[in-house]
Amino acid sequence: MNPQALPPSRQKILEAATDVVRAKGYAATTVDDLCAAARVTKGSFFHHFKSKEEMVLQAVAHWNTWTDGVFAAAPYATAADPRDRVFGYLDFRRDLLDHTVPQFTCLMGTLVQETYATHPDVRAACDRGMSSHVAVLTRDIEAARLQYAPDANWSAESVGYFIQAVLQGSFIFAKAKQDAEVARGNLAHLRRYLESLLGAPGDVRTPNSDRQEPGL
Amino acid sequence: MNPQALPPSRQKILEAATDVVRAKGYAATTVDDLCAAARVTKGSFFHHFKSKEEMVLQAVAHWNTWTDGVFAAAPYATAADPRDRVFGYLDFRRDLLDHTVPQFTCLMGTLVQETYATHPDVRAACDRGMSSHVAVLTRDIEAARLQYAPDANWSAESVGYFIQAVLQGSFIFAKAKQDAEVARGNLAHLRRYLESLLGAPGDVRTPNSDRQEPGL
DNA sequence: ACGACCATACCGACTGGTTGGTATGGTCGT
DNA sequence: ACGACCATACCAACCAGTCGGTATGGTCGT
Repeated sequence: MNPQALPPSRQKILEAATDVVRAKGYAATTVDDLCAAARVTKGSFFHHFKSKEEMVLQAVAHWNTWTDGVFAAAPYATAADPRDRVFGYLDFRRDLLDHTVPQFTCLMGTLVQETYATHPDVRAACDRGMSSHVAVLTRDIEAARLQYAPDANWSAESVGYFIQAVLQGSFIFAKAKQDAEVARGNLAHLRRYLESLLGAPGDVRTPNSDRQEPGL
Repeated sequence: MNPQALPPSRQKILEAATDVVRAKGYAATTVDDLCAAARVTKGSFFHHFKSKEEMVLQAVAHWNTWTDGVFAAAPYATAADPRDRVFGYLDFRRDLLDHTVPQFTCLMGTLVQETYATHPDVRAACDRGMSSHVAVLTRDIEAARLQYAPDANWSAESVGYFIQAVLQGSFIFAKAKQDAEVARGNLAHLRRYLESLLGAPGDVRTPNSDRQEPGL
């Protein structure tokens, strides 16, 4: 039918990998775990992927196209005002916290922690993936900055990374506490901070966006 | 001599564990890795610890007493003004970023990511450790709040967690990029935010610390 | 002072189960 | 009949943990 549809086994393996790896980590996830979760045999696994590592690299790619789609299709993405898109993104992430911990956490944040020193290709893939997500966010932040804080001494990109760091750090606490409450509190602080940089959505102009600060 | 000194092998294993686990993660670290790094034999390892997991629990405890000591002995800890202690903490963490990635990252943040779903005791130990570190920080934040932002509608504890989340998230980016620049930028944003909550160190009173915000 | 006794620390070969990966053969659409 | 896809059996390497044993030093009865 669809010529670019992945073979079903391949697809199922990649999807199972995002769930299992986020729950158990990369090293602790065995190929048999994956096969069981995807209801696929080992022969099928190694037919589609020449190694566990190659599979996880493709899982990262698969994850990125999937999340890109989710955020692109989210309601906030079509807001006319870039500042509304930035705050819409924050609210969207906040609402995601209503799901279970393994569902709202980030595959790449989990992966990179345990592979950065031992699996260079995985590390690089996570770096690229996270940075490109920041880049998407940065475009909206930059547009909002030009409109609402043109003299600001902070860069849109540094704010993009800051937002992602708060999210990643919040995931760690959500895992530690098995509860998203801390993450919600963190997103509230983050929102308050962005309001101090860009003004709250609806404000005509923004306050203290030009406080002195060494270059970011 | 010292009756409570740990046997040297035990000590060496715990210290090796903090380094090796932070670099490779828990699951990927083998007992043989640890023994090699600590220059100890396997027999010795299992003489002191009845399992790998029991060892890592003790490594977390060891880590916590060690870091508690480091922060308690840091110069900022004796500042009279609590707000100076809070900003001193931030600067101290920023300066730590001059070391290598495996040196400034957090054992518990690394551990909890990959064990939260599979090793409940490890997860709980990390939760306790991180929360108690937040509690120490929270005391200074609360004192500073009473003095500089008594009407604030944010809780000191939520700010303590926010600070830690920014740090943990920054570590993830430092690992992904093998570089601490993003982390430095994040700490600069974090400082700017805390200045908006408490006023900059030296200010007599603080500005917008009472903006409306749902309870944290 | 001295030997019997014992606790602690340490050693490294070994084991049984697990793991990533392979070999080989079957099925099914075209 | 051919290749993409999938299944089963299998393997060698590796892993956490075990076990029998040595070294050292302290205690205590005599």
